[in-house]
Amino acid sequence: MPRDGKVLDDVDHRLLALLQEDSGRTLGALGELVGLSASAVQRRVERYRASGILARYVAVLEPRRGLDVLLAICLVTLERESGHAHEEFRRRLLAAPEVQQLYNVSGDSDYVVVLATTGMAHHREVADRLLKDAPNVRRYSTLFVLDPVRTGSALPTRREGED
Amino acid sequence: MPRDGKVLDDVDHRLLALLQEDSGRTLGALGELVGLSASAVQRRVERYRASGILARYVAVLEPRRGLDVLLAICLVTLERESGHAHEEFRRRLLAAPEVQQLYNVSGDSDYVVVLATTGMAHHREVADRLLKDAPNVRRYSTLFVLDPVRTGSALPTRREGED
DNA sequence: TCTGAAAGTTTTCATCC
DNA sequence: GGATGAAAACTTTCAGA
Repeated sequence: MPRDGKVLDDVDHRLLALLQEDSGRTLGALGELVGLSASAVQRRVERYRASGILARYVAVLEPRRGLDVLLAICLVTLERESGHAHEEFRRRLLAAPEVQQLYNVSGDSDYVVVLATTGMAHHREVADRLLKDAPNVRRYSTLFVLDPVRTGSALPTRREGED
Repeated sequence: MPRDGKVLDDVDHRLLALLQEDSGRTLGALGELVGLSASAVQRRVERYRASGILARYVAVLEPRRGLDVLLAICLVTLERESGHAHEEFRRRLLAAPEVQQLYNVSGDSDYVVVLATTGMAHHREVADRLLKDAPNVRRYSTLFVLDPVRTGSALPTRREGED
């Protein structure tokens, strides 16, 4: 029995997938897609927000359309000695808007950082400040993105084909 | 001189940043934040959509709230011989909803793949199918995400502090 | 060409069954 | 879960700078 009270049913999974794909649809349009009235959809969406699984809505920009965007993925290993290395590192990177994504990972590296900048000059400035000329960073390597084949932050709410 | 005709001014940059941060605000609220009327904001937003830099709006789910989500970052190197290796690889990975992000990168690896699954069983099934028991993949390594410190897909429209 | 405001339309919200 | 009316938001139009 789930401690949150309610479980997500098939319609919930479909609604959450639709909302993650395009939140511009009206409640009525969503209702038609899942076979419910607009009122029923509204109630469910409100439940997602109240329970916290739906955090917010955001606009997605198209990198290829006119915007100069350089994406880079950095694998970072911190110093092992310093006790507050992780804390300092996270605080510093979270303060930079160019840090699009930041993951603490298992394995040889401690963090994977995705940097989104407006070009190589911008990238170097940010990378130097955050990683090269920075405390607590033992080493890092950079993979430049040649083609962002797919981007996004959609999460699965269930295993594919499961109900 | 920009070939698209129009350049983004300071207000455009601020609006795009606000929309990427939270698109749930009303046109009037956005207007107050940038010092314009709702009509003026609406016109600008419509322009972003028409020009294609604003692709769509999406819902962002909160991984920590009740949802079982396992994120993993895979670094993939393809076989060099096969001529259509990249093509086949991209097509196969793009067909999987668990492939949250897919980047063609420079360096030792050819691709960085972010897999979002509902747990280790799900992850293994997907990773085995897409990478292990798959053609054209020479080798790959997996970094499991211990903590998604920051996620998102916000892009900079200008260098910080620039106008 | 861009702005702000008003009118008209659609969507959302709250309460009903 | 569905339906209804009220409130709010969005869209369009218009006149001024």
